Amino acid sequence: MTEDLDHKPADRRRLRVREMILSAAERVLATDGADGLSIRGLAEKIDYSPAAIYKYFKSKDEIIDELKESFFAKLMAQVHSLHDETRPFAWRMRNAVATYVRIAVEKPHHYLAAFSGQISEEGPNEDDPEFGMSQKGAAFEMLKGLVQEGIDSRYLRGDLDAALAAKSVWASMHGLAMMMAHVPIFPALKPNTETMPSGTFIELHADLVVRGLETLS
Amino acid sequence: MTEDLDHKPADRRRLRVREMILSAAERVLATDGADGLSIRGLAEKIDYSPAAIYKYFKSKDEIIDELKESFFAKLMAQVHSLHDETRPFAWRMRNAVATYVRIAVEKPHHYLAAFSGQISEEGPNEDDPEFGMSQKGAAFEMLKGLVQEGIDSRYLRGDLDAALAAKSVWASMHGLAMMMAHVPIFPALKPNTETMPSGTFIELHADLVVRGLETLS
DNA sequence: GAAAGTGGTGAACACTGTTTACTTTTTGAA
DNA sequence: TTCAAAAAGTAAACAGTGTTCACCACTTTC
Repeated sequence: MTEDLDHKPADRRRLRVREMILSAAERVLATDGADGLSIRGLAEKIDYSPAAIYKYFKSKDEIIDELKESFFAKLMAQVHSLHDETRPFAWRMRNAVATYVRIAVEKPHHYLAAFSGQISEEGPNEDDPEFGMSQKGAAFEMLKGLVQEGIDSRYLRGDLDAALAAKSVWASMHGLAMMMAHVPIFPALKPNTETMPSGTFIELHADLVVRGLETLS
Repeated sequence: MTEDLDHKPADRRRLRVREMILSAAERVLATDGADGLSIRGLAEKIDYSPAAIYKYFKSKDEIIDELKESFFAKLMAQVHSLHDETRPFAWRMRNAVATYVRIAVEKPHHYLAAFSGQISEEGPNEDDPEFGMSQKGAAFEMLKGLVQEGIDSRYLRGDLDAALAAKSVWASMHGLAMMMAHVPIFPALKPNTETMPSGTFIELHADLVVRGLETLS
């Protein structure tokens, strides 16, 4: 029942233009950020009229949402690909945290956009069904699993609730990623400027975060 | 030489209108966020023409900057006012973290705006002089002092660098504040809806953050 | 080949922040 | 008190923005 509807040439053309729009938007987002992304500018880059874009996307937000999700999917995939089962738990945990932050900081505009949505106004709705389906939801589940594993192996404190601890860890990772993106005293880790201090600082932070969960020895 | 230039009636009027603009902007920011704040809307609320605002502020950003700074000053003051010297260090540290997050979450739009500036593009400029003068800079210095005190009293690990550890702690606080503001699974702590879970979660997080810095017992 | 649907467009709508030219009011001094 | 200069306030315009609408052309479908 999984119909890949790119068989007929019309569909293939449509998909190609759609991808054209997205890749143009991707480039703008990477350099100028979400604020610098305009429908008119986008239209000019792909040599179409502004109105044409709306035949492929309902709104500008829908374009950005797609970029956000795909960025977060890649972020997740990279964190997961660097997951090395042969290493001890503490290393894997620190590595997951550090990798998350490092990738986020490598594409600050993407990461910023991924968390620059609407403020969560809705009441006290724990487990939002929409959240569960998103890439962010998947990332959280992965982190929760890692924490649970640490608890089970008695490396992490046994009285911790995996979900709550995972939220705390995620918050700490997220905070560093955001800070490094736009608070000046947090050294910016640029693609070419991988200076020691910023790299080691990420690892220091990861170490402190994990340390907070460890069993007292 | 400190001239309070509100002696002459002209200056007093000017200051009053300025305050009028700011307080109107403050109300909009609190409810609709920085994006909902428009010069035209502001002008209508104070019954002036849009252009009149520019006799008092160079730009919309200058208005928002003023609100951000004053919010951060209040946040700082509250954290500092709840500083109780008679309590043990661990409590003070946890309390500082939890208070910071709690106040940030009480005014999510303000907190969000305070960190929604430009991405820090400038090179590897450690200690930015402009940062030192800002409220954020002051907040960091205060936190650094607290950490240093913990190190000196041997409650925190002696091999920690106070500045780096303070950055790490700040990142963790910041992360939770941001998460609670706009990630749905993080329970929103509304003024009236001070449910147990969200309150205790902030404290759990604060505890984990401080725990990461403690000496191994 | 006719009908229906898709892709594309120019022009407009309703916004936004900001500037300019202009008028009115207030001020400070001769 | 008179008068010029400065300050306060404004309408209108400029240059943007996201988005929609009416219309045309082309492609698919029957």
